[in-house]
Amino acid sequence: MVAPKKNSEARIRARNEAKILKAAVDLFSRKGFDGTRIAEISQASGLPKANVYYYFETKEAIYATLIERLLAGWDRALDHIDPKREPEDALRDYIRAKMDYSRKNLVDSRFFANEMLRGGKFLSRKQKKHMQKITKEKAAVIEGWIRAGKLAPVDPNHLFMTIWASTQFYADFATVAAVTLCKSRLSARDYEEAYENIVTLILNGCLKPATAGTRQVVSTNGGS
Amino acid sequence: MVAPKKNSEARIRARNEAKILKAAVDLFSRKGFDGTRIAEISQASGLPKANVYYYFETKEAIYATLIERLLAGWDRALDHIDPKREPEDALRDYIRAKMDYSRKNLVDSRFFANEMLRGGKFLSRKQKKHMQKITKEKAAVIEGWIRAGKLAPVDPNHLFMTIWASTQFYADFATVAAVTLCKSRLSARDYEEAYENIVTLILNGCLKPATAGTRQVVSTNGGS
DNA sequence: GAAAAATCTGACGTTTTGGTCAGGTTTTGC
DNA sequence: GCAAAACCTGACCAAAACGTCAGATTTTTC
Repeated sequence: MVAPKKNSEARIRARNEAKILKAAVDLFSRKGFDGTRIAEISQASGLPKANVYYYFETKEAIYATLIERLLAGWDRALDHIDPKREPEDALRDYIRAKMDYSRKNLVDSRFFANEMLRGGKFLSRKQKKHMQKITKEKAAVIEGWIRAGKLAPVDPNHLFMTIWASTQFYADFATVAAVTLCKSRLSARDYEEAYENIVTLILNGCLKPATAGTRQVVSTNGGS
Repeated sequence: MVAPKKNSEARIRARNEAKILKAAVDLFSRKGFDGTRIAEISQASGLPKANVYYYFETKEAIYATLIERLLAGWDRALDHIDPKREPEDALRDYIRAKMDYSRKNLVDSRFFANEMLRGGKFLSRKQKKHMQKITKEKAAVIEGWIRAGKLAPVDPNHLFMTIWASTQFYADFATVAAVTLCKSRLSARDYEEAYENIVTLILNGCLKPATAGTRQVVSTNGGS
């Protein structure tokens, strides 16, 4: 009313767009693009419908913004796959990063899943090319490790996909996971056990026994 | 017109319900429950809308029928997990069965995924209990193998989930898989390679080296 | 502190949606 | 071959959906 609170310059827009996007991603993640009504987004965001239209032209615009934002984080986790590292550590950290993302960003993970089920029609050719490029680069790193005799000769692409699949599962299919584990909801502990299981399987599955000493069940750094 | 074609007794109903369900599962699998319009189902099935309503009370009724049908097949593949078998063969066959299902029933697989993303609200308590019971039984088989020293001490539930996740991935996230493999669509060969990769990882990951002879990359029964 | 720019919003118009219904046609039972 | 049952369907409704807009309010700029 009196103090305009300096620095609130373009803040209103930022804040309201954020409100809308947050409400939207949650709805999209559960009901998909076609199943989500603008009125629902409006209600969930606390803004009147006409105001939603003030910030976004159409439902597509909201969706596209979210896709863009999501893909921006696609490669970050893959940074762990670094040729200078040892494959065991790199893979362990990568799986950890993916798993953490699944747990902390349930909604985004499901949003992505929903878009894939739709056939990824909203992914632009450019975005696909980008994913492809990043994956190819990292596949080359894996192949380097294989040539160096540090990894068993697995197909890097399928290895990645198995990692993506098994980490994402706990976010997207949380219902199945909960039923399977006889819980009403997954706890942090459940995620931890899931992580350890995946690491064990993957590392045992593709790690060449360093020299000839350690093998069999790879331990997951202490008890925790 | 003339010959009533004996045995067409209740056939009309069966045929038309099938048409509707087929169209419906395809739409639900891509657009989810809320995103699918009855008019779309009607159009895709070739039956007028009013006729769809003649066979099914509501959209929910169609959806519920599909869920029921889907769950009926849930346990069948798990038959492979048989205590009388050797874990290596059993797991191999189970993964194969799951993978085949994913490839041959893309639509059903995605329909299920969509329902899970929705939070599985349509699964009745009874259906959940059933899934739980079957899984528990099979988990006990795995534990038996572990006690017998035939498997490394993995958590059976997480083992199952990793299998489910990695096989389903190729159906639900086919777009990602295609982009990753630089193809426009997945071929039978791609599925085969995916299968081999998963088997290798899983079996290496949890199989105890039989006596002390064979180990390292488990071969997947010949070249093919 | 006033004009300009940005933000807000109730009310409205059009189209789509889930669902109904009265009355038609075809199939079946006998 | 005919009555009953099963099946089919165009036309119709009320509610909901998307999107618009003119004008009100607030914030910024100078």
